[in-house]
Amino acid sequence: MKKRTASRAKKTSFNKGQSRIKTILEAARDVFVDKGYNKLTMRKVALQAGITVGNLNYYYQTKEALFHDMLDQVWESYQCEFDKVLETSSKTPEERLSSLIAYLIQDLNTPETTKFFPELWALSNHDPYAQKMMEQIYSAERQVIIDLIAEVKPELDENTKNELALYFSCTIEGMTMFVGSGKSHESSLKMMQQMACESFLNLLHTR
Amino acid sequence: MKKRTASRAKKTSFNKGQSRIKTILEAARDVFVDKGYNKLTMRKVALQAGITVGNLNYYYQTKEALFHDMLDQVWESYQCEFDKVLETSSKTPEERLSSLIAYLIQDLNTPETTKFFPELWALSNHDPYAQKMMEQIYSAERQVIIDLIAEVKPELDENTKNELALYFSCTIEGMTMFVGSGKSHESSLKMMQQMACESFLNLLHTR
Amino acid sequence: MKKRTASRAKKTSFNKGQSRIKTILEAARDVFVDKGYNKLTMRKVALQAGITVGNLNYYYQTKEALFHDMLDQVWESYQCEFDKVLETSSKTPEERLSSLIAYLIQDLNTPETTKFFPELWALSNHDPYAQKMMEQIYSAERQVIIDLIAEVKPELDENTKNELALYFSCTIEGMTMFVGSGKSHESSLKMMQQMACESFLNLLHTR
Amino acid sequence: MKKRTASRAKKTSFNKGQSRIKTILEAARDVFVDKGYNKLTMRKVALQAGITVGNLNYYYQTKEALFHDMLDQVWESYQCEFDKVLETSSKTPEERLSSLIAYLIQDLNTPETTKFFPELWALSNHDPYAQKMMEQIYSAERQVIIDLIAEVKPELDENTKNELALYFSCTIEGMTMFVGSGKSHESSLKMMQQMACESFLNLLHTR
DNA sequence: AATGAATGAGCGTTCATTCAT
DNA sequence: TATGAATGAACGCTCATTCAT
Repeated sequence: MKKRTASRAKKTSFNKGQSRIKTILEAARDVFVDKGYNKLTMRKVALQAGITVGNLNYYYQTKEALFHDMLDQVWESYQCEFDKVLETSSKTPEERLSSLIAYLIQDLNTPETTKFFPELWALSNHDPYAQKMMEQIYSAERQVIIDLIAEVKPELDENTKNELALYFSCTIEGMTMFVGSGKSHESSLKMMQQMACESFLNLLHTR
Repeated sequence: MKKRTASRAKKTSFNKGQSRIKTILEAARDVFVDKGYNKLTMRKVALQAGITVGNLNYYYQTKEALFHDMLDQVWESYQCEFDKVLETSSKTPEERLSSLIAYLIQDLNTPETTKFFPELWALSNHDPYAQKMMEQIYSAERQVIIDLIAEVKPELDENTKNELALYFSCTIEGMTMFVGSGKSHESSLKMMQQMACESFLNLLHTR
Repeated sequence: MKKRTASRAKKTSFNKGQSRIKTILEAARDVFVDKGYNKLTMRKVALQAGITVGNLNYYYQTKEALFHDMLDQVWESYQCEFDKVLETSSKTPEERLSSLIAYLIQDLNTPETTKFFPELWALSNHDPYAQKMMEQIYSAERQVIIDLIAEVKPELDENTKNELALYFSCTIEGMTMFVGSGKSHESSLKMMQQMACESFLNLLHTR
Repeated sequence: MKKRTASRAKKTSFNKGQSRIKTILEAARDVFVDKGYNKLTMRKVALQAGITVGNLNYYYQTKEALFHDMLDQVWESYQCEFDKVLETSSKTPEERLSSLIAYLIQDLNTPETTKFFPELWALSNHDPYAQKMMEQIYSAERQVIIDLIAEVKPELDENTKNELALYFSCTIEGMTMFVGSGKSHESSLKMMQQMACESFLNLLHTR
């Protein structure tokens, strides 16, 4: 799979510029996760990145460009993760499905993910690009699930696999606000994971 | 259950003032849902309500007071809805659980709810009051689920009921971003509802 | 001496209105002394007077009118005080001059006076009416001093008496910021009074 | 004596920024003297300085920081003046005391001083920083007077010198509102100066 | 590449004032 | 007389963006 993100940053052929862009995008993500999109300001990003506002605007002429590039970067990192999951071919298909669920739930429990996605969901209702990124990420997530479903039950038709994957995804993502990092029911995380596994396999076997 | 929300608005016992406050809170909700908290400004609310900024500030001295009152109002309306559900005593317990699921999923598919809650989730990571409202609303939602679970399986211990209710809630709320109003998988709404019912009852009966 | 202050308040023939105006003017003075002209707002005066802003504006259409009436009231009360001082005919002229000095210095040490006059001095540089009131009050004060000087040394020409009175007034008023109520050199108040008496009598006798 | 005022302005080592800050502080002082603290607004200062509000806020993030820096600047200029007076070692001690009085009275007669100090006195009753500046300036002024008193009469105890200096200061500062620039008794300025000299020396020699 | 300086729009809020009842 | 409601201007301040160097 080719991975080329169209950078909105100032075209630069120097290493310094490239690493600066990396610094900026990380700073942007940090602020976004920490303070939310509301308080994602060019000033804060510049401060976090240790550069001046003027210089930040040299690399990213608009806040929108910066934000979209930051989303791209997150998308890329999830692409990587999902690729890794697909490549691991250990154990039985059921075990691999359980492993995926475990991975997703553990990820959703990290402070970054717990804060990042609700922010993205909210934004996707107003910003078409955020919406697009959301669809990309979840489409990729579902593809992984679909592949695993196909291994468990190859005979299911496409539509059923899609719907099962969508249902699984809803259940897991919905846990973010309740058992995510720092959330009031964080202690029920493992039980949720167990219920999800049980419930998913059951749904799968009754189709 | 006593339900009296302490209004942060200008104290007024006149009809004009009362209906203005209602208009304002509706306007605030409209802007919040339409544009997100980001763009919920006093000026936009005033415009939406058809009044001047000065007049808006006459009723709500601070944006925070207005916002919190708006959240309270939404909370109240959900309290009402949940009470109604608890009072309807038709059919079998299983049917009533299915009805609740149907209600929740239909609600999540309305344009307001689809946009309102992700905004609230995102906000709750940064604003303590939003966090409090979220916990209130979902605590009430889970209580309704718990009560219905208790009707279906009275012998379950409290902890199990709580965890089942939490799991159900995660699954349903997680649908918002995928099959909510205008979302790309809206067409799978009914199938999601069906899967949820089947899955929930199965989990219930295997405890 | 005729004392009729041209009231800028709503003309009213009812006792209720008259007493309300009194309440308002007292409230205005309290706020002025407490918070300074900077923070003398119609809202604060209304609150202090226990009425609504609307009603305050019924009595005083403009803040300026209210403020000027308040100044008039203070002016009247000083007229009264000075009249009293002139009427007391006890002791020797020197003793009476010392008494006046004592009175002025004690007055300047009251919390109200300590705060009122600097506010008036500052204002008089920008508000012609404040300037006029200042001149009236100090002209009256100097007249009292002049009269006492005339008793001590009737042979002095008018000009010399005026200048002596002006000098005395400068010295005494200048104490406000240093030995007024709550000021850092308040403890030197008596010594200042003593120096003033000694100095004034000396100047008087060497003319 | 080390004299370094901690600037609250944007840190800058460029000439442009430095001169801008100077312009801003002068503009602030002009507005303060011209219109009073009441009307010292960021907009008016920006207008007076010939820059935009945004740019003013670039240098001074808050009005308070600007105002305090402006007060510091005035304090510094008085420190300079007082130092100069202390360094001039001409004539007899009595003549130097007379010179100081002449300087102070002439200064009080300048339009800026006539308006600046009453504003500061009024403010000091409500603003702690204004109070602090007032105490600094007058403490320095009294020190100069004390030093000259000590030259004239070295045998006086500290307390007496302090009280004499305080008394002199009251007398002189009190002239501001009466013989300051544009005041109604400005024509008596010289006579006041003469009386002050005579009176002060007399008090001094009778201790 | 990077800085400091500058702009102009918009924000939440306060205020004097007006008006209908 | 008195109230609550409403207006519009101004306030201090923040922000994305631009520009000269």
